[in-house]
Amino acid sequence: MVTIRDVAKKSGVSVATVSRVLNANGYVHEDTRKKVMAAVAELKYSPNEVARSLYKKKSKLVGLLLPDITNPFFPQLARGVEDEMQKGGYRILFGNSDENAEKELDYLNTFIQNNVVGIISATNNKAKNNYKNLSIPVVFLDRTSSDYPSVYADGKEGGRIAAQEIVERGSKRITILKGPAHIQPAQDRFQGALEVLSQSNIDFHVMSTTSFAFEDAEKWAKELFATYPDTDGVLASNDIVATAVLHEALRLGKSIPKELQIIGFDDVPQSSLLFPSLSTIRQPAYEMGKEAAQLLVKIINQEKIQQQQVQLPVTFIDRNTTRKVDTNG
Amino acid sequence: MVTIRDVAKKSGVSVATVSRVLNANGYVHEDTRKKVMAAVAELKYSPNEVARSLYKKKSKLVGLLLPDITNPFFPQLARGVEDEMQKGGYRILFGNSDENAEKELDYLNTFIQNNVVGIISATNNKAKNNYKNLSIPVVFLDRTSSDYPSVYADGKEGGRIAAQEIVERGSKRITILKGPAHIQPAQDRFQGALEVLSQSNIDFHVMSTTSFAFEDAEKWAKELFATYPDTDGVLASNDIVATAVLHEALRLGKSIPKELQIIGFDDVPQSSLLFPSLSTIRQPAYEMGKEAAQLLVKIINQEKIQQQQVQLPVTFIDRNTTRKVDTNG
DNA sequence: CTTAAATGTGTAAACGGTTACATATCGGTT
DNA sequence: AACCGATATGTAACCGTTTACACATTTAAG
Repeated sequence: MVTIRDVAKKSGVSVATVSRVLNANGYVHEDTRKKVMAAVAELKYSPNEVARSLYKKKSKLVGLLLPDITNPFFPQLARGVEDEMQKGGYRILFGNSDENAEKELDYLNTFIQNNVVGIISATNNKAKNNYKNLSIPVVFLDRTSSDYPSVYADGKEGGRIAAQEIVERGSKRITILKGPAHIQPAQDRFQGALEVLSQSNIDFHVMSTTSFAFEDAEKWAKELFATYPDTDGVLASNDIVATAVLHEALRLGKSIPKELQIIGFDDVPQSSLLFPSLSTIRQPAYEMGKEAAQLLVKIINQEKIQQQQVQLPVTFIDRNTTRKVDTNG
Repeated sequence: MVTIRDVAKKSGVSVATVSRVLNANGYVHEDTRKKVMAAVAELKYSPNEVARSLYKKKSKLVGLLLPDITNPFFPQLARGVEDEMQKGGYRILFGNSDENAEKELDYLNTFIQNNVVGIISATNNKAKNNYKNLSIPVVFLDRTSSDYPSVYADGKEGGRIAAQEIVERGSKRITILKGPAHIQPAQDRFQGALEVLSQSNIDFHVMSTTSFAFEDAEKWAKELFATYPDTDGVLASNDIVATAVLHEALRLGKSIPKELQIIGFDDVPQSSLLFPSLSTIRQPAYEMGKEAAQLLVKIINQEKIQQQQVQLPVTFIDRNTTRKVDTNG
């Protein structure tokens, strides 16, 4: 391993001077700068970030904690974070929490131990006090929070839009699939839908679900049609659940969207590939990741931030599990 | 920040002794061990990995380089790697290369600068000499290599199986979609299929494609049916491309699998959710990730390894874009 | 021409751990 | 009682950087 000392020796200056040219810090004569750069090139020297990090008590690393990269909503988020962080020269220390408080804490610890400059967390459990005594900035992603910086989509509004659209398109007996109680965004969606539906004169049911795994979703889909066979509209808690409902409905020979309309949530990439393609409420996952990264970088750089909370808009994606709206009213 | 010195002071011993109890190293009296542990608990001390890493010239970090986490094949791989690494106490430094040699080199550099103990790379460009002078172990994932440890699925065999199955099920005019030339696994699949088809007396065409992006795939799908309208069997280079072909075929009103059979590659999670669900050659992505992680850990620990190359088997997943095989021969 | 400020460079002390080496005590064997 | 290995602990060097401080030289101002 070639160190700063080797460079110093080769260029005939002290390590301090080498350090100064590398960091464009303090005074250094142009001639010596050139000599040093030449030595750097010749020796293919690149500074040891670990040593740097130790002295400065700051690395160029940020921690990214996601519930599960295998859930198709998260790769987009992660990519947004990564692309943006890369620009600022930051690297990603990555972990999956499985929404498990212990795992989460474990990761948080190792993030700290590795001197990360900041953390982006998209986890949703109540173990908020895991974050209480952190000395470094955290931004929450896909998760509302009034006391921390956070970036999220307008879930409640999404729920409202979904309900409005499905009603407008003629569903009369709607079932809302309420997502897991501990996942805040799922609750927001539910509240939005509830708000609209309860103010209408439409019959509706609420079914609670406890995970976002496809295998579980298949069971609830079956249960849904067993319990409420005359449902003609489903507001699903996300696209995975919507997909399971779609499958079960097709299996039962229901005609979609004629007899049954379905609206998902997220607009995961595969939703447009389903048949019929899934109407859904789109969250701009990639942009959310980018926003979170930008916000964190600003905080790290101690820039003034106007808004600690960044709420991104949500849009209805009108595909083929909903009917075309009757423009004659 | 509480350091080892604080713990030493609180427990009335030297830092060396504290270090010894923390690492269960050398002799330490049971009574002092208890005193130290008490101080550790009271101060909530946890050692600074950066300092440790600097002295030992070894961190608990491994670098993971993927082409693009947004491609649905990779989250599974990543999760396999992460789960396995987590067990050994290793953390993941993560990057997307976009198959771009410059980005790849950039990440490799920062991995090194951060003292990672090993690297897992799933990239496919020819910039192999990026890895030539690395002083730390690398294992390649989803990529064959005779000179480096690597974990991959048997792509050639997969190509053979796909060709055999589609022929056995009665396709007579087959089009092979050959994946990007620089992606080795795609070429292996192609070679396997080619081998079987050229030994048969079946008509077939080969169409070259240059990426795995869905938007591009849609174009090739259109081109495919424009150029070879009487194709009755498609061997796609992966599930994304197969999905695009499936979509285009449905749009053209083709009956699947009656008029047209399609076989994909990878068995990405969404493939079972398509309609009709996609027959495909399954690569055990999660297991591949785990295997790669296990192999890397063994190399790090200097354990004897029997096989530098780990080839995992590939299986045909018989869904609904292929006909049922005629058991009467 | 004198002097202060600006420029240029080196020495050594941090950063927070680990460990080689030195030293001291303990327990068991002859 | 003398001796030796095992046990127990402390001191200080080291890992590769950055930077405070000291010092020397150049430049600009009066």
